[in-house]
Amino acid sequence: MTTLKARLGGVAGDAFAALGLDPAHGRVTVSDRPELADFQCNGAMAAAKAAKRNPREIAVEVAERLRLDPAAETVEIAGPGFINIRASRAALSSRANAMAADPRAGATAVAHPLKVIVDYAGPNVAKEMHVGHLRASIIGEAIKRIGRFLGHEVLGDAHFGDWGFQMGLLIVACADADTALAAELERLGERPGDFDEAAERAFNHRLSENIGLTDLDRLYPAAAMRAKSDATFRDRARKATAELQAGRFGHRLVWSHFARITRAALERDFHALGVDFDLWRGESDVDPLIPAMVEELDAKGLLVDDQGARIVRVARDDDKREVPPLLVVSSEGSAMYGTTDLATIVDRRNFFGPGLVLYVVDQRQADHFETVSRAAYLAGYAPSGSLEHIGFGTMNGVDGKPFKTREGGVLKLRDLIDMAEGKARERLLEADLGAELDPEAFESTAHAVAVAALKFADLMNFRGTSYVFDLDRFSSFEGKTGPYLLYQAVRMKSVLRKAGEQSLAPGAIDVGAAAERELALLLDAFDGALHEAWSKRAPNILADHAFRLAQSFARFYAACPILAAADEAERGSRLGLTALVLKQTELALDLLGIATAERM
RNA sequence: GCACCCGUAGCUCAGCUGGAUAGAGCGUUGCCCUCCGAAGGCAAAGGUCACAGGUUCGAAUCCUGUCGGGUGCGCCA
Repeated sequence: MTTLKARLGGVAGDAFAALGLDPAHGRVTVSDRPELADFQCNGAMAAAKAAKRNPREIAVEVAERLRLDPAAETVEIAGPGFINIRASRAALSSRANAMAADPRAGATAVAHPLKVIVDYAGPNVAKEMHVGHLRASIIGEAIKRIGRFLGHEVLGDAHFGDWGFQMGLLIVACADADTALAAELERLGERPGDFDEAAERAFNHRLSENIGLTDLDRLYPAAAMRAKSDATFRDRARKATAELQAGRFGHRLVWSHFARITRAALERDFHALGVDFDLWRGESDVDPLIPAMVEELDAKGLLVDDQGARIVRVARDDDKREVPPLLVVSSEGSAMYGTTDLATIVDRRNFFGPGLVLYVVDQRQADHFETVSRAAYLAGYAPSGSLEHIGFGTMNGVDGKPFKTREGGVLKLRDLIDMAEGKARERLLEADLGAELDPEAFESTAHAVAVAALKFADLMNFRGTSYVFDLDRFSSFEGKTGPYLLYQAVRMKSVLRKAGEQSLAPGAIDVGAAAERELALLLDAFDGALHEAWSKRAPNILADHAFRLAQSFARFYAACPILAAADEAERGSRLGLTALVLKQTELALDLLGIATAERM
């Protein structure tokens, strides 16, 4: 199955090749002058420039070839050498019918699937997720789904932050808050490798009884704050961290309790947002790989002593800026942020061997990823160019500064979702939907609307730029919003449901009316949008397609009676078109991680 | 100081592998419900694409510089 655009582009490319010119000039695009044409090819001008020939003459030759394709109804040359193509009714209809019969709604798969890891969200033990995690989750999830749908073998990894100084801090904080626990911790630590199972069970039981998520949420921020000013406390936390990493038994038990309860809660929250990971590889999983990795780096001559630390220099002579070295071992002898990241690359090579790793992380960490990637390439841990940092901008408040709560603190993700759901309920009640839906359906619709509002608002903008968070605007049913898309999908479902009730079946699609043509052309562009969204790692391209499709459907809906069509063939055609639009809309939304509702 | 990103309609943003008249949404103004969900559709007004040069038949797009905003720059992650 090939798109009309690709088919015409192929013909034009052959024509250029036949003239001894680069077939790439044959690229056909959707016309930006719809009143003149459906598609256009601008390659004649560029080819003429390269070959020092007359663009108009080249265009004439190419147009001649295009006219032989029955998919082209008219082919005209305008201006210096624009080739304008109008598609034939038969070609549009046959393409629409092919898409209607295709479970992929007209989307092709990639020719060469890659093994891909998408590393996103990066939640941490005991640190509540905040708005910053939202963008990473939303964008990462969309990229993962798009890549997978295109045929790549994709694993989404939460890259769980379950290791390091924060864990020591938390252990000390818990011990301080519970002296009995502290004593147990001491006792279990004295006999590493020689404990009794009863003691372990009792200890774990004590942990589950006494330390829950709310305790961690309370203890961690306080401990982090205290460590900044209280040197003694900080040293104790450092020591606890070292003991944990050395494998001290009690510390391990406390730590795995932290990790377990945090992860369970996180998975629940993520799932509610339509975000699900294939892997929860933690930093702790790769920690054991570090000593051998350090040795190997040393053996390869990459490790250099510098100011008491051991580093890998990654700067190159042609660098325009100073690229900092990778700090592998700190002057205190501990592993750093970059060390763990490098070990993670080793780990991934060992168990999966990805040809591509996408790090969906805040743009501000660009330098860090550049350093780590270079070190990995130097060490031969990853194929050159296979590590990509997919940076994104910040979510700002209406004042243009990073989003904060009224009190000036960082907004928790949970609170943000609650706000969005509250707003969605408000909007649904305004439309008198509270009475129509039973309470359960009402809640689930409110949730779907809230998630659609948040996700679409994020994904409609290019990831690299920051955007202003304005819940009122995002939650509106009017304009370029998630709820608008849901509304259009609901209207499609409603028509199809009514048709079903009257036993009216979709039939062969015949693209006749202007609004139908517009829809058919847009449906054809889905494949292109999808592949471009993937290659640029830019879900906004797909989001834009989904919006334009919904908009185009709304025009069609207003202009063309469906159930009240002129005759049975026309009604069947329009029902078929509606079903196809719904299929592609729901698919596109699903790839963006947005679920539709049945009624709203 | 150096580097990176950004500056497009009143507002929020697309467009940036150079192409014809720069798009969308909101807001403003005016139309359209005896027809499938008007939470909709149609139309109008609104732009020196920050500024100045350059390359090109052609620049919002590429290059250089200036101004303005954001971010980063080894022992936190």
